[in-house]
Amino acid sequence: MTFSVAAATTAAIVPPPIPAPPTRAAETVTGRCAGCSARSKGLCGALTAGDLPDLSTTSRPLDLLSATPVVMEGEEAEAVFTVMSGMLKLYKTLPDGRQQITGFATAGDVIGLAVDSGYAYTAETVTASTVCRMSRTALRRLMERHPAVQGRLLAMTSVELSAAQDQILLLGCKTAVERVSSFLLALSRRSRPLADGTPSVFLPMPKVDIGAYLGLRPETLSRVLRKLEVAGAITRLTNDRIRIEDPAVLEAAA
Amino acid sequence: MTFSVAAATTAAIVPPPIPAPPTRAAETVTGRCAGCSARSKGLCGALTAGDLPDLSTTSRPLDLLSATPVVMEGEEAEAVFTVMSGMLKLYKTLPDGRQQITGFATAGDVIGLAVDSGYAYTAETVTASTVCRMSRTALRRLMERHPAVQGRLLAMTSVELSAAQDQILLLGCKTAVERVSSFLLALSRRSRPLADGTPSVFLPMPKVDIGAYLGLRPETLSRVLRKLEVAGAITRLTNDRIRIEDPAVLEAAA
DNA sequence: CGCTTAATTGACACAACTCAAATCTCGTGG
DNA sequence: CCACGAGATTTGAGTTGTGTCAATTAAGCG
Repeated sequence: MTFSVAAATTAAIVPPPIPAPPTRAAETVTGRCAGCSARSKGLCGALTAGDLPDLSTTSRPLDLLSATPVVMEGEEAEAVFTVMSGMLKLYKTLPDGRQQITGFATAGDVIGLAVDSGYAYTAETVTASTVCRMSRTALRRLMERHPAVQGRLLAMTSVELSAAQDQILLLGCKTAVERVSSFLLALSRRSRPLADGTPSVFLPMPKVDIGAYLGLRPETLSRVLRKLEVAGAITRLTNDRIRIEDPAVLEAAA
Repeated sequence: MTFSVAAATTAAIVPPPIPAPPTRAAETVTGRCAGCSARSKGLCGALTAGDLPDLSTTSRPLDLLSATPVVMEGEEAEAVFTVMSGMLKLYKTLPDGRQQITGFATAGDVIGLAVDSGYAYTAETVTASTVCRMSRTALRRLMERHPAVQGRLLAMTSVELSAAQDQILLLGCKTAVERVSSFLLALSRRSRPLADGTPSVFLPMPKVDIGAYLGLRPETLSRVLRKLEVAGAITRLTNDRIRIEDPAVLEAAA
């Protein structure tokens, strides 16, 4: 799972997140989760309304500013996080500092699932974001009580694996133009067209991050985007929005 | 599990640790699976001896020559295969014929798990191999009857995902020398040392395949191996076996 | 509105690729 | 058991797509 649209540049408050608010009468038992924007996605989508109390009592939402680390590669994996809004980048770092972004996470994506005790990657917000924290033990308990959660986890992991293998193909075989074209096409499939119906993509992350995702330097990315623009395939609307003028050209290049 | 840099331990998020291997061979009722070399690995490792009849009746072993395709990318995914012996390469192909090997499968690895109805990659033997076929519906039934199988599947998929992300790091960031060094080290961790105790790796696949896995041309791979040999890090024993003379040099290069 | 950071552009370098030829491997048949 | 031939591997020479370095321009923010 990866990119998508997202929004706010608005700042949010980091420090002390409010614990579960006291609940009200009728709807109370379902708690905060009932109205969550990611309610039907990720892990939570595997649960029925009646199960929501299990979620509400074991998870806690967090508002995060941009550039805030959520999990750190190698650190003890004590919790998983479901993205409710915003966007995060997931990356691995080599000893000498080189970084490879393995994906971008958006609403519904789950971050921090670990094979062993340590996180496999660092996750950091690229825009102000809201994530929902659940301890690993709570997740384990949730899986035991609700087998569907395990199935959902398997489904999500399988999709991620498939995406990772696509990325391996991209990084192992494709040229710079092909990588960028593939990236823009993949994004455009997940985002809504403009008012006039032409497809467009929103790129809230800095160019250097897109480059780090595609295995390219920002300079190379910049040159490729210019080339695609000259070729009439795209138009740069703003720094963070691109209109796809001719998907066919991109398809041909990807 | 395709081999890659991280031969991680058991999943922590995921319940099922490795059950003890079957103790007695006297259970004829369990049929062919009881003596299988992959009995304790892959999916089968999630089952206890008493469950083996379920396996024996729904799976079927196949002996394959080298260069035999087992599943084809995009084809309807009707079955999964557990590798019992030998080695297979898994790869994706671009429209113009470029191929990227996403992994090599050896004993215990499961091939053909698909997110949607089509296989995500082509799998082809690189040596004569034996695989065990199980239809998708049989697998589904097995999962229903034995929840541990689903857990095992999740664990295996998670390990694969982690390996895929390591490969993304390798392809996105590393130089040719770093790629080859990482590859040799990862292999050496999984293979037994020579009689005299020095670590060595066995490379039954052609060099062009190793290159296709590392995102390198065979010529480049050849030159890198020569450089590592001159540097005293390795020795070419035969065409398909390399002795690691100095792991530290490889570590430094990886 | 000024300052800091991000993005772009240009000039150049180099790691890896391409093309081509030589050499090695290994299975096969005599 | 050895010679043969097809394919694999290695080596060489030259090319090129990206990376690197540096300077300029644009964008975001207080």
